Amino acid sequence: MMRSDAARNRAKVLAAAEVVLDEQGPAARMDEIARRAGVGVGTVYRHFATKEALYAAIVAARVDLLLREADRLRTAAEPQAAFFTFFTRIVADAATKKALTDALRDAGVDVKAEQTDQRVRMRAALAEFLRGAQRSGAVRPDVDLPAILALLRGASMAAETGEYSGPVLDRALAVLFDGLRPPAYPPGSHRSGQ
Amino acid sequence: MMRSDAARNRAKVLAAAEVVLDEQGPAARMDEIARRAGVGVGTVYRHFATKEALYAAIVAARVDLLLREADRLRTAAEPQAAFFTFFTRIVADAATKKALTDALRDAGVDVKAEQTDQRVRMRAALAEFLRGAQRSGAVRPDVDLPAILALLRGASMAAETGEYSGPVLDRALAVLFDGLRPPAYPPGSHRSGQ
DNA sequence: CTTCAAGCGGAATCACGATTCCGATTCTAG
DNA sequence: CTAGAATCGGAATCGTGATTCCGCTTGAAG
Repeated sequence: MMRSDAARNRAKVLAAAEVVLDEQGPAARMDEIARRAGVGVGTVYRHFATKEALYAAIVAARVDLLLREADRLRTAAEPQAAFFTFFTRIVADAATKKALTDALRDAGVDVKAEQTDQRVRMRAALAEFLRGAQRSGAVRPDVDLPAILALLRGASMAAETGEYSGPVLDRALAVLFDGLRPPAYPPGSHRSGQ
Repeated sequence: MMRSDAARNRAKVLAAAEVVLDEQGPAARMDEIARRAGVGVGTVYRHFATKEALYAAIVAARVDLLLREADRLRTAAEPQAAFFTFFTRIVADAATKKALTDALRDAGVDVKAEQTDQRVRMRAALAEFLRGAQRSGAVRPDVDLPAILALLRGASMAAETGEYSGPVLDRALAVLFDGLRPPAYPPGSHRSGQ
């Protein structure tokens, strides 16, 4: 059993790291995290072998929250709404919590055991919601998961920069969602850009 | 007048830096750039006071290319096509040339004299093309420049990661462009995501 | 063909953070 | 209350790159 003070410190470090990470992104220094936690760097390292490990722990917790939200939506929401809600939720998260995107990054490559599992589940949830939305006619049937992932990635990264005020992001997302909806009436009016 | 060999070396450094930057992003090392240019680090520093200065030079050249393209489009293309073409062009550039996005970043904050000028011009070009596209009915009248900048930023960043194959990006962009077009027939069919 | 300032190469220096170490401090079992 | 293990704190160490320095080379003016 972990010594009570050790447990307390671990929590303090985790909390401080989350705050600092949100404020300064991955470039945050370990010293700073330790200072904010009211603890020595040594203590930080006792609990997390490396900076990367610390970040991984935080990100894992966040993704877990999102996956929990996915579970909730799976049962509580109508399929045509679940997709947009989940998408929005992820982007909103990115807007607040920097570096989350790094986790979503390549929702399917890399290694790292546990995280890979989360990526798979995240991707699965998105695939499921997308399918549901398409079946219920809320999303055009011709967009595939990879395209959605690219859009989600882009939206998250843009949101993460924090350079756009909330309303702007909302409007941008609205445009994007409109693009995902099936064309209103006549089917012939498409085209790309080029 | 600069000694001929110096001019030659400057060009070699610039070329090598561009390649290395595209391959490895901003994390590329000065040593590597010097090596590829077939030159010593000292020489790199003789021409560019700092790594940042070197990158700035490259980015400036690129943005200049884009601005030139904007001039071309301003006269050669119909207003309803110019917007989409320019948008696509920028994203395509980001897909190839990493770190370009850093330049587009905040198309309006920061300092750095010359670059600020470029930012202003870039933003002006986008504003102009957007206005033209909206007048000609190619883009919904209710999207504003900030929203466009956010979308462009997101698209560029996603493209820059290089994790999405060309076709996927094309499809994602197509969705986004569809969202920018005015609703087909009945005007009442909107909604956000929430 | 000299001369010598502009340029060159690349080893040495610096700066900055992550990570390690270890004597000093707590916990908590007994 | 006391010993011993588990934790601490934070100074010292390491590694990694950017940047500086300087003796050597080379272009080109006379």
